[in-house]
Amino acid sequence: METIALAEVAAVLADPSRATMCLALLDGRAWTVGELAKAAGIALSTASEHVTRLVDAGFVARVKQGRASYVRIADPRVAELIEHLAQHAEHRPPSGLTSSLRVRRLGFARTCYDHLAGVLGVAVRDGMLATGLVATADGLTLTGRGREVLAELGVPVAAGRRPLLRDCLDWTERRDHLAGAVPAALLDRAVEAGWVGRDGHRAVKVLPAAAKPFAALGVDLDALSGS
DNA sequence: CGGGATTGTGAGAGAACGTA
DNA sequence: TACGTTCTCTCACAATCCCG
Repeated sequence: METIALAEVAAVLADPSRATMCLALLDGRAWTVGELAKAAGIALSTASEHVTRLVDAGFVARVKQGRASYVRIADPRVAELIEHLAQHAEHRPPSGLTSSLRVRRLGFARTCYDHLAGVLGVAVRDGMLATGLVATADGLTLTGRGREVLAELGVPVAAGRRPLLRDCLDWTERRDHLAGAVPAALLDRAVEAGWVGRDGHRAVKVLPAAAKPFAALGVDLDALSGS
């Protein structure tokens, strides 16, 4: 029975158009069906069918807003699943200069669904641990000092159903970066404040304004980009 | 009324299966 | 093994729906 279920789940992602859509959605944003159609290079009606299939399989959720219909990853675990599958696919060496540059950019800083990943993501985890903003004694927890620093940076720490912090294995660094509500809020704040910029895909560009706030998190951006 | 999204339908391609 | 048939899936066009 399990093999049938596995085959069904795999079949949903086995189509190139649906896989392209899922990868696009990994940037954490909500996309319209039209945008997804353009990204996958297929007709709108075909994209709508694919979205229906992804919704039925529980991969994505459709959110109606007025006459527009937005599509987003249904839950962070789905994003992780797709991320891990992408990790497996990207183990193959990139061909061509453009793709190798893209892989290098993704390796330095990118989004993993709704939080930072890559060298930068791992450095944030290391920095927050080294400066005592995060503790590991009782699982991953935010310390009092951590809450203070995040408040100073304007990063909201809201308790909800989602854990504040948890580890997420980074596919380029083979080490953990931070996932959860706090890293998601941190990425939102970083984009909003102009610390980082997004290139429309998953790669994240570190901007000059990032030096100070990231230093407060224990990350030396100069040392990071120089290494 | 215009624009974006969905649904129904049929064509085409490829996989799976049965048979000689 | 080769061939023919059947089935499934993807795709796009056209009609329709829905909302601002």
